[in-house]
This record gives sequence, C-alpha cells and structure tokens, in this order.
Amino acid sequence: MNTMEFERDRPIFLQIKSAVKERIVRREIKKELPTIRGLAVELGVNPNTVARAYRELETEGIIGSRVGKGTWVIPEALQEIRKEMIEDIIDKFLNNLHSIGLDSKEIKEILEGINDRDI
Amino acid sequence: MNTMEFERDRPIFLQIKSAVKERIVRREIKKELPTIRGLAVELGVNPNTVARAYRELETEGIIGSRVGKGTWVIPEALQEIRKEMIEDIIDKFLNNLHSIGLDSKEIKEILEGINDRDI
Amino acid sequence: MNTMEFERDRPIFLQIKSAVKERIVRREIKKELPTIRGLAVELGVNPNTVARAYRELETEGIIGSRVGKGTWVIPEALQEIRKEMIEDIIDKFLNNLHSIGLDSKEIKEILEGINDRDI
Amino acid sequence: MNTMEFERDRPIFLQIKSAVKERIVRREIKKELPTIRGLAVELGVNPNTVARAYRELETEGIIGSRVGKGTWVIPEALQEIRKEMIEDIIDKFLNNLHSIGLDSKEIKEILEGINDRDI
DNA sequence: GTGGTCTAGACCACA
DNA sequence: GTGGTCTAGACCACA
Repeated sequence: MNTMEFERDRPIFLQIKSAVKERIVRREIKKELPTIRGLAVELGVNPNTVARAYRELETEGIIGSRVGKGTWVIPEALQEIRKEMIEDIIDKFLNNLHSIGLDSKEIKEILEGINDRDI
Repeated sequence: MNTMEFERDRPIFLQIKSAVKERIVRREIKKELPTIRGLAVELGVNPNTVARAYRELETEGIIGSRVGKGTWVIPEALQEIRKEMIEDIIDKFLNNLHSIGLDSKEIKEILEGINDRDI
Repeated sequence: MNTMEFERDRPIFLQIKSAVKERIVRREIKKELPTIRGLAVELGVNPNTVARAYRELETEGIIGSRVGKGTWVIPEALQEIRKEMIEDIIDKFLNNLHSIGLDSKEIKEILEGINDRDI
Repeated sequence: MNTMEFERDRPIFLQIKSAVKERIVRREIKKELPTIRGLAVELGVNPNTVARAYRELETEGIIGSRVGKGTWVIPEALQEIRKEMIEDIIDKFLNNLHSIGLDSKEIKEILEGINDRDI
C-alpha cells in the first residue's frame, strides 16, 4: 500500500476498501493483511477508518479476523469474487455506453477500437 | 425527464446533471431545456437543486442560459462532449480491469467475450 | 455594430452601452446614432434593452436625444470622457496588480515586459 | 479577513472568492483556510454563501477540502495561478485600451506615463 | 467539529 | 416569466 493518494468526493474508507480488495484479488496480498493500526499509520488515517474498510470486507466474506489472531484472506472466496468484479466492470461499461445512446453497431466498433490499442 | 428515481448515496444534483447530460447527448433534448422551476416541480425537488445541476453543465460548456430567456443546449459543444464521454467510459473500463490485475491477454479475451454477447 | 456576441453574466444593456460608448470614443460613430428600433433589430434584442443603454449614455452626457429628431453624439463631452476612460483603465490595472500583492519593483518589470510585446 | 465591505451589484460569493484568492496569492493565507462556518460568522453571511465561494476555488484547483478535516491551500497550484492572474490583468488592460481606439504608439506613451508615476 | 447537500422561501434584475 | 442569489435551518457522513 505504501503511499496512497486519496480522491476527494469518495470516502477514504471506501478507497481503502477498494485498494485492499484489489490487492487481494491481484494476489499481492496472499494471506495476512496488515494490522489495522499498522495500515492506519502507513496511510496517515484514523484507525477507525481502516477498521471500517476491513469490517465491510469481512461482511463481504473476503477476509476473516479474530481478536489476537489478526486478519487474513479467505482463499475460497477469491475465484468467485474475481468473477463478480469482472462481470460488474463489463456491465457498467455497457450500461454507460448505452446511456449515451450508442447502438449495438457503434458499441462493436468501439470494442474493435479498443482491441487495436496498446492495452 | 418524466419521472426519475433517485438513488440514495449520490447527490441529487449530480443525478439530475447526469440525466440531463445523457438526454442532451442522445439528442432527446435538442435545444430548449426545461425551466429550472418547471423541472424542479416535475422531479419533486427544490429549484436550487436543479439550478445547481444546470450551473455545472453551463460551466462545462454544454448549456447556456440567460435570465429572462431560459436555458438551451450549445450545439457546438456536443460532438466534442460526446467524444470525451466515450473516451472516459473506455478509460474507466480499462483502468478497472487493470486494477484487478488482468493482463493484456486476459483483457483481449474479455473484449472478444463481449463481442459474442447480445449487446 | 453588425453582429455582437454577448457575454453571459453581464446584462445585455450594459454590453450594448459599452459597445456604443467605445464606438463613439473611437469616432466610428461621429454624429448620428442608429435608431433604437433599428439597432434592436440588428442585435436581435428587445428595443427596451437598447433604450436603456441609450438612456444611461444620455445621463452620462455623452449623447443627446429628442423625440422625432433621433439620437446624436455630444462632441463637447468627448475629449473629457476619453480621458476619464483612460484614467479608469489605468487605475483598475494598477489596483489589480496591487491586489495580488505585487510591489513597485515587480510592477515596473511588468510594464517593461508589456513594452517588449507586440502591442 | 477581519471585516469586509460588500459592494452591491456583485454577488457576495464572488467577492468572497476574490478576497480569499487574493489572500492566498499574497501568501497571507499559507495553508489552512478558515472553516466555512467560521468565516460565515466573521463576515456575517450565510454558510452556504461561503461554501459556494470555496467550492469554486476548489474547482479551480486552488484549494482542497475534506469533510471533517477542513480546507487548505494547494501549494503546487500557486505559482501557476499567480502567473495566470497577472496575464489576465495585462490582457484586460491592453484590451480595454484597444477597445477605446488607442494605437500602439499611444499605448506606449501611456505605459511610460505609468512608469513615471509613484506606483 | 467539519464540509456537503437539500429544502423552503424571499427577493432581484433582465427580457 | 426566467435564471440567479441569498438566508435560515435541518440533516448527513466522515474524521
């Protein structure tokens, strides 16, 4: 996590949540998560803020925690969550394109345009 | 605009702004926008809230307004804004995919997957 | 006057007033001003709007009018008004520079910078 | 900010905006801005009015803010904004002089005239 | 405590 | 009639 630039207009706890989730899904965090206090110091935020991010990740079934034992990734959930995230990203993408009035043909052209990019 | 369900957790003025912008880009609003007070009544919100949405669209150069005359689309801006919106949608899409750790190959596969869908 | 782009956020009658005043001081309008109705049509505004601009110019002693005789420049006022306008422009300029905290030395440098420009 | 006389005929939020911007550019405000409510009380205006001034300064990239933390100057933006302001003042000055019909020679004379003043 | 949103409602100047 | 400003005041989520 090292340093992290926070966007304004989006709660910090949500940004931390996203960042941690991404790192888990990218397998950069394999098992043990940083302690709440440690991460809070590292990011220069209030421990409550990190705690809230962790709490929501726990509710989503991505991580587990036990007092005295710390916080860890739940590997069984990983594959499923990754799939969901991809699906969400695609849905949002298509919805956005539809919302500005593009039809199937135009969307297909855009998809080809992306393919020609240096991704 | 007819009716409009507002999501909670996203400011109403931003939702109005997006909705109006979409309708403009889709050419459903061609020239004259509804009056601030008219739209406010229609949506069941305070005129100030509509005014703020309009004001920001005006700052973005999409619409113009004048006391006593009303509010209208700036047609010259349209093409440009449409392009920007498409570009933003694509960027966000690719960023999201990268952020969960997909590499070029996986992204290309996803693009093909979308192409095979019924869009 | 031909065509004229109006800025938003500044009343049209004031913009007409400035434009007419400028044309008078530049001696582009020598004696007779366009009729209120004629100018209104030309600019695509309400005659009341032009009338208000003319009325204020008359109050400032720049123009005279009589029903049935039209509107004309008062040449005696011209030299004086021109001087006032120049003085106002200079005062505003120096005030603006002071307001952002520039000292005499910096202002002198700016003045030299302007002199080196292609004015 | 202490006290502040508001001109009529110019929106209060714009006057607050200018005043704050000047104080920032003059480095009288170094880092922390007064809180919205604090400044509102000090100036005897509604918090919404100060909030709008701050919001626009934030849009211009001059200040940043976060709920619960307050409002602060973005130091990186300062140099750039100072330059822009000077450039704007000069442009406006030259435009004004041109608009009343002065030619290069006359403008140069005026510039020298200013230089001889006690600035 | 702090910024941000929203409402209800008054008032204004321009067209 | 129309957009624009402003106030008073409530409520919210984040820190």
